[in-house]
Amino acid sequence: MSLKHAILATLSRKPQSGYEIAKSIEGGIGFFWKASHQQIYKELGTLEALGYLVHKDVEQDDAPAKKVYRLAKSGLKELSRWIVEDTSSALIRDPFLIKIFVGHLVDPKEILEALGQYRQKRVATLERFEAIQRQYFAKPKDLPLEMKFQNLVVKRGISHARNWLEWADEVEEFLESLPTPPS
Amino acid sequence: MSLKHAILATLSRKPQSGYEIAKSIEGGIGFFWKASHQQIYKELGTLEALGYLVHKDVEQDDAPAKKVYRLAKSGLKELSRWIVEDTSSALIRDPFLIKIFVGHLVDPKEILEALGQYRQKRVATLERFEAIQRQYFAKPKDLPLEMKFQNLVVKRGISHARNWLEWADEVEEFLESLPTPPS
DNA sequence: TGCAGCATGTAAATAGTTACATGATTAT
DNA sequence: ATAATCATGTAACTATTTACATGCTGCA
Repeated sequence: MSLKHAILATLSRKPQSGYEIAKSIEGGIGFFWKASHQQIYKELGTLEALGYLVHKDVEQDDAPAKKVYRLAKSGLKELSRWIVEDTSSALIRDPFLIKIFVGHLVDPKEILEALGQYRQKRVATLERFEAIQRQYFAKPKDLPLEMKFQNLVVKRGISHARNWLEWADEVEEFLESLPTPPS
Repeated sequence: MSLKHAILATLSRKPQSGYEIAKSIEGGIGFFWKASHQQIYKELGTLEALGYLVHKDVEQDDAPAKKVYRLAKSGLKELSRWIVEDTSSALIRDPFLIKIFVGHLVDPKEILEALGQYRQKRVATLERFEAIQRQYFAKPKDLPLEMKFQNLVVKRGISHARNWLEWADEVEEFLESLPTPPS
């Protein structure tokens, strides 16, 4: 399980509250790791009990108090250990591909509509990543090492999204070439 | 949850036993939907209880008896209904990207090695898909409709794998350009 | 006043993994 | 003999999702 390590990795950049971790996962690295706030709060408790994290209560004027977690030494050690250990396979679960797999069972028009909706989400994701790249990674050669690594992740997100959209174009073309009634 | 529908989709092609479903998922559509045999056996029970499947005991001379499941009418109906309903997002969980995200924490050599191992798996997957395409989808225009849809899925697998490998080349180049000691 | 965003959680249910268990047949 | 492949499962545990619950601040 790597939610632990996703959280440790996020906190290795800067101390954050559970809420902030949830947001930064959702808005950034979320394309390759998803987690709900409930899951994150629970995991933060576990990680603190293991001694990987410590938290501090922070009062705020304009918002409710929050618990800001930071990486303890043993947390950084655990993260480094995990990075070099054998990597388990990526998990992909894409229901849309199951639909395409048996697409002949329904009217092509219906799949075209499903594709359209799905595509919109992907386009939005792509645009978010491109905006991040423009904003933070415009001059890749001048970046500090840490950000060069982060840039590789953003690039993966962009490339993946574009690659998917190209495939979607092909699917769309194919669906449009089919006669309307289902087989 | 779409394991249900992944199984219904697999069985819509031809009746199969749990063991065969597990194998065909592993060797084919497994890149976008993973499931263990334990999970499949349990789910087959559930789906039969729901009336979506029926099974027949089949004796064999050269192997133990098996339970061959086929799609009932209501199962096909459920599958068709699901295809046209709103599609939930793809789930990607890629621990390797977390590692790259915080790659500056360790010696580049170590990540290079992890990348090498990971790449091998992806290359193997790509080759398996390419073999499938050569064998079954060599002449896409002559294929029956059903197989044209399946071909789109195989193409997605190939494209995804190639796209990942291109990115891996870039990562490798970057890692090799770094001085050996960690920052 | 009502809604959106900030902030943290518990509880219940479902999904998925890992470990264990059994037994047949075929090839080395 | 013994390992590999075929074949089906149970049990325990872990991970994840969904529903519920609370309360604060700032803005329209």
